[in-house]
Amino acid sequence: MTTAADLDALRTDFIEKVGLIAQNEGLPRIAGRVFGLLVFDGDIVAFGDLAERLQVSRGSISSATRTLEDRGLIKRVGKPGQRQDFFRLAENPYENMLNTVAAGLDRARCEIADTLEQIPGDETGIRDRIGSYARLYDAMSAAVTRSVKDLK
Amino acid sequence: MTTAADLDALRTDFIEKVGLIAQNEGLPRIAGRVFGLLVFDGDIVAFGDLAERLQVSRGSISSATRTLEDRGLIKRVGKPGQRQDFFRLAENPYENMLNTVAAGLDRARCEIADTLEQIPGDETGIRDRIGSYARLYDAMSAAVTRSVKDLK
DNA sequence: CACTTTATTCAGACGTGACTGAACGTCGCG
DNA sequence: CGCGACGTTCAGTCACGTCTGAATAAAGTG
Repeated sequence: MTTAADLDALRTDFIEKVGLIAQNEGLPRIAGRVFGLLVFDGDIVAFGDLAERLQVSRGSISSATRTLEDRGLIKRVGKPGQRQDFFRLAENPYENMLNTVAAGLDRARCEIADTLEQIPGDETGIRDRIGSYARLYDAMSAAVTRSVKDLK
Repeated sequence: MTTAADLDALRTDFIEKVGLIAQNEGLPRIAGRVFGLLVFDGDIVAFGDLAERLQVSRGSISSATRTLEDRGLIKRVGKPGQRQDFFRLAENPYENMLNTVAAGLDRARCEIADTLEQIPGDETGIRDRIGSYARLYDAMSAAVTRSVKDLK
């Protein structure tokens, strides 16, 4: 019977995976690990416990939690009679994640549209090609926005 | 009348923008610039011209073009009687771009699904939370795949 | 067959961003 | 009021990936 040990290995593994996934998406790896830990454990976890369980400095936890908080992925909560900060998953973390992605796509879309506007009308070749490029971001942005509904 | 000069400024600007967008998406900046140049100019461009126009080393062009080629964004073509390699946009660069994105999402989806499978059935809390996380990647992957059709 | 022109590869330089740990300010409790 | 626990900030360090430039290989030309 090693189920408990196995589960713990699975947990460590999962947290590490989420760290790497986060890194792929341009987030600090530690932020991903914090998120993964909260997903797996589900509980409300104390600031200090995060540093201890993940074996990283408190400074890293401070910046990771703020990043996650800013993106609406986790929530900072106070416990009566406790001085420490506590964290739990936000109510709708994945929806907020999608919104962040959509915002990034929209930024790119705007920049391209901005250039497109300034191209003289008689430069049809250039306009066509940049227009196709712009439509890419239109499509992706729309797709991500639509996918928010699939989550519910 | 400074339209020609203006257009050139727009061009430089656009190329630089695409470089930054590419960087956001995890590609080398130079690869983005090469892509941007080909979008704007439209022509078939020689290997050596890329290095010269973008003011970067030939080594950089070599690795940037290969990356873009691997992702199906540009195509390497030969010109009869010319020793140099030439490049032009691929037939469907944006579709291929979406497929690359979809592949990345799918990789993440698989990794999470993989963990989920191994969680014992009686750990309902953990399973629920990881399941929600998995659904995020399901939704995104599906959305991106769907958006391929919007391009046409 | 030398010679030039070309693309690739690789070691090193460089810049960027993440992480640490110490210093700091804050707050509550004794 | 002092003390300890806490979160934040910031300078320093480190690791990583990108870019360069030189060496290499291939391929055409005279």
